[in-house]
Amino acid sequence: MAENFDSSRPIYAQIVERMKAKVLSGEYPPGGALASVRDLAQAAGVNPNTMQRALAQLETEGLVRTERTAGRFITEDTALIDALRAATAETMVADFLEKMKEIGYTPAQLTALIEAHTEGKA
Amino acid sequence: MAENFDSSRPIYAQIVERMKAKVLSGEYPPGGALASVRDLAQAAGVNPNTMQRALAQLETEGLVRTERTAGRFITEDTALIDALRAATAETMVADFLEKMKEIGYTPAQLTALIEAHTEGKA
Amino acid sequence: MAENFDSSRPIYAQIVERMKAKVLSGEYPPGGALASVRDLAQAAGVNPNTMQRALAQLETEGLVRTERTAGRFITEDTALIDALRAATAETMVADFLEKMKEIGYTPAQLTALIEAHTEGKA
Amino acid sequence: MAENFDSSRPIYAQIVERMKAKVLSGEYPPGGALASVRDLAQAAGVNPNTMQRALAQLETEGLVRTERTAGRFITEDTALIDALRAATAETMVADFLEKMKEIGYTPAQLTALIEAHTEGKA
DNA sequence: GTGGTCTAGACCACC
DNA sequence: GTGGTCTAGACCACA
Repeated sequence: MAENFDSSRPIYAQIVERMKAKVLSGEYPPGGALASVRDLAQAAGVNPNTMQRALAQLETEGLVRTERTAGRFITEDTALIDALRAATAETMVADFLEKMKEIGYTPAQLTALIEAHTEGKA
Repeated sequence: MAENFDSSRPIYAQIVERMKAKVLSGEYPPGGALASVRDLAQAAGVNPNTMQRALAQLETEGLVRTERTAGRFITEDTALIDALRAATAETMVADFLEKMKEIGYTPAQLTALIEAHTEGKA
Repeated sequence: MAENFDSSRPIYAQIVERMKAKVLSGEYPPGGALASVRDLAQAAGVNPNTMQRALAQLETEGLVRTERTAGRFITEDTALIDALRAATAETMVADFLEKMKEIGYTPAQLTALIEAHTEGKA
Repeated sequence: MAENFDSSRPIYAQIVERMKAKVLSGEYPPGGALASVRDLAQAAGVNPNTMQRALAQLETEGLVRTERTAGRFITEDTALIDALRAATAETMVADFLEKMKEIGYTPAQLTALIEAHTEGKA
């Protein structure tokens, strides 16, 4: 059940990114319990230390709370989650527009491209 | 005159990215001459070896051509440039939409966000 | 009625610390009776085993005495209490001054800081 | 040359604390270079991974900057250092006064104790 | 059972 | 040479 990781970036960082997305999207509901480090590590096909590192980072960001012997839980602070989702989206949009502009795309061309994609999946 | 680099990613890769963007946007016109490795390195504030590596990669991708005695030139193959720009844009758009979807944004919300950004700068 | 505990330190140790402070300050008077382990645990919002461990340590230090049938009592040895309070204060002051010195505060600066605090609350 | 560590607290946390104190006191001057991870680890008598963890934390706090292949450097942001020193001192003083109050010391008694100490060393 | 820490050692990219 | 990452495995305290 090992997940796919891009070897050009640290595995722990990719795990952080994916788990963060799950929290922001609600797939991991606020207050919900996480599986144990060992289980999560096995599910992802990585060493428990690697998974622990990812979880530690999520904790420093406030998305995850650790209870010494009971396990880890998603934060119940929905305001934090919402704020982070908005900030993340904002950054992504700004970066995306910036990069597209750098390779010579105008906003009009962009809109066309995006519509082509979203309609294709609709 | 040293540029800003993100220390979490290889410098040479960041240079490749920036130069590639300049070619794709036309800021570096097809067939145009590039400055010497030494000058480019000094301008970017990096080790010449690092700049050399970046240029080598651009050459591998066909965007830059080396002429033994005359120096380096941007490719004149505008078809290649256009194809690469389209492919790059395609990948960026797909990745962007995928990531936004992962954190729970619907296409409609996305459109609104993007419009807010492009209008704000227009 | 669960108290607040710092999850980075053992809960039982934090309970010991707080109860010890109450004995040293006289909030728990010498010879006074303690509530049952179960009640204390419930009041603190911890597992009875955890409270038991805290009380055992207090007993080891001589601050608490257990009478088989009647329950637990604060020691009546006021000399012990006074000595412990003095020793604790001594250690705290020494540690505090040492730490402040390590981050570059002179005794004079210290005095000013402390006065600012005590006056502010006075 | 192994340093002394308190086995009741994580070694990496104690290293963080000591290095932070050295930065705040100026023993590690702003902009100064740090020894390599391996050397620092050897000097402290710990595993390089442990030292790296401590340095990583100092970096997240902004006190240390890492340059990919050149090594680590103390931040040159003296404003940050000063602010952190003031904040640290503030916290220490508040905690200290709070704890002393909890074990029954009045501000007056405190002042006497501190003066006894500082005079003793003067 | 849980999370946390530490060691040892290997491998890698970068410059 | 530098820092960074990952694995493997052990040990511990806590509840």
